[in-house]
Amino acid sequence: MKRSNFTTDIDLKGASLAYDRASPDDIERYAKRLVGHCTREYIPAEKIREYEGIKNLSVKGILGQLIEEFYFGKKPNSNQEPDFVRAGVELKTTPVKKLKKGGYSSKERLVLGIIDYFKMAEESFQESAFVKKNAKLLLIFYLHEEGKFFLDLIFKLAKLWRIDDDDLKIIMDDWLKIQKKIKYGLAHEISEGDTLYLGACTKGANSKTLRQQPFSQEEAMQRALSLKQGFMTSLFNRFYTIEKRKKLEKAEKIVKNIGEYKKGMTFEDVVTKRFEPFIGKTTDEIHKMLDLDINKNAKNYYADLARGILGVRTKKIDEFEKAGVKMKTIRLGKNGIPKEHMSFPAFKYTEIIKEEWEECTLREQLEQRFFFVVYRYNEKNELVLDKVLFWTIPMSDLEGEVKKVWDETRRQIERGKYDKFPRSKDNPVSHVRPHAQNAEDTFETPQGGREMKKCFWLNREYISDVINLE
DNA sequence: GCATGATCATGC
DNA sequence: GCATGATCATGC
Repeated sequence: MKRSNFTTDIDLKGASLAYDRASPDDIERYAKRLVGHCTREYIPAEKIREYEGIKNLSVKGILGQLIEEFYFGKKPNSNQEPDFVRAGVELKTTPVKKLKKGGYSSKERLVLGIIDYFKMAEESFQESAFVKKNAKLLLIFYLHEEGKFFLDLIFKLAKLWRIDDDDLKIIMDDWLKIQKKIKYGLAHEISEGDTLYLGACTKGANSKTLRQQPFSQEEAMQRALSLKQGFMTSLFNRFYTIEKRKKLEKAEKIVKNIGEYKKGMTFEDVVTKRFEPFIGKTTDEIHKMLDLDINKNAKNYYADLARGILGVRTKKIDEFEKAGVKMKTIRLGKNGIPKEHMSFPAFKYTEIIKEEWEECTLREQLEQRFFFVVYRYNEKNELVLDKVLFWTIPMSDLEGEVKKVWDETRRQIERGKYDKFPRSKDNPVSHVRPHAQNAEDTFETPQGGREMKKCFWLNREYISDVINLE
């Protein structure tokens, strides 16, 4: 704690930044002085006492308001204008966390404003409320540390961000895709997984707040436009590594220049098109056509092959990382049904019982967009590239069958019945099965024992329907 | 042949 | 050493 550095002095704000005259660069330069410091250093003592007196304080949003008011010296507004009206800069304070394996990731998505379904249906992208407010974002990242009082969290990076050309293309297509659903009267079917960088996340006191929409009687969940967590991670790491002159972890782009977008094509169209020449070819033929130097016996051979087709040599794919798109390779048997169910990361028994469905881990994992690369065994028992598709789980399946499985799993954990989880026959969409190194690979239970690691799986019959109906 | 239980392989 | 994606093994 840097109590010696206390500055509740007013001259910090008044003298340093006349925000009504400041340029975007002035504001950024001023913001950078926060790095290495914490909020406590800039706010009045009575404020500190006030917050320290509140138990179970909900921190969300407060940090940003305090910085805006006491560091930048302006009252927060939540109107249509950017925070710094003249400079057109919107201020955003957002957490990153340290990863166990080293490096940082964004702790959450960045929420940019509630969607007004009526207005958004009528706007053009260029003239939209979204662009007007968020064209220039001053991003202030702080390091989230478990258990630390929020006024003591340290600022790691301040950066003025304007949407880059190639990111802009995808963000604009995302925006248009969301708008299209509103125009078709489908606001209630919008899912965060529909889009790549810009997501429409649920937003409300209990995530169940409903709103009217213009072209349907059906009420839709209140949603906000947000930059996805993976995108925020990518932004932070890009800027942070530049400032620290560290090596950036490699993630190559699929679309190397913006000119690759022919008329009317989206990112997903470009990706799909890359696969077209290889559909119907055997894995051996594809391997030869591309002259790839990859190991045929490795378990990730088919994923390597797909990356080869995409023209990416790195393990990570830039656009997919930022969009949170999960690439999955699927092998179909001759009957058209996947040979295997699809696994997800193991869950912790002690944590899943504390979660709320609206923001649980499973939901987050399933709301991502998926990119399926489908191979199929032909009559000669050769594996042939069959098709590729992007997919997001329908809201109805997520809120229906998947939620049932999740609820039932939690119920059995609470009862201590670790052999009574939903089986693949019990539910058409999902089930629970082991996912461990071996029998000794366990997680602790709320009852104090240990049980083999398990995870949620999507049933192969369900995946089969998805693939064959698209 | 399939459901379920169990484990492998890779990369960080 | 572990998280994660993917696959194997067994018994009905």
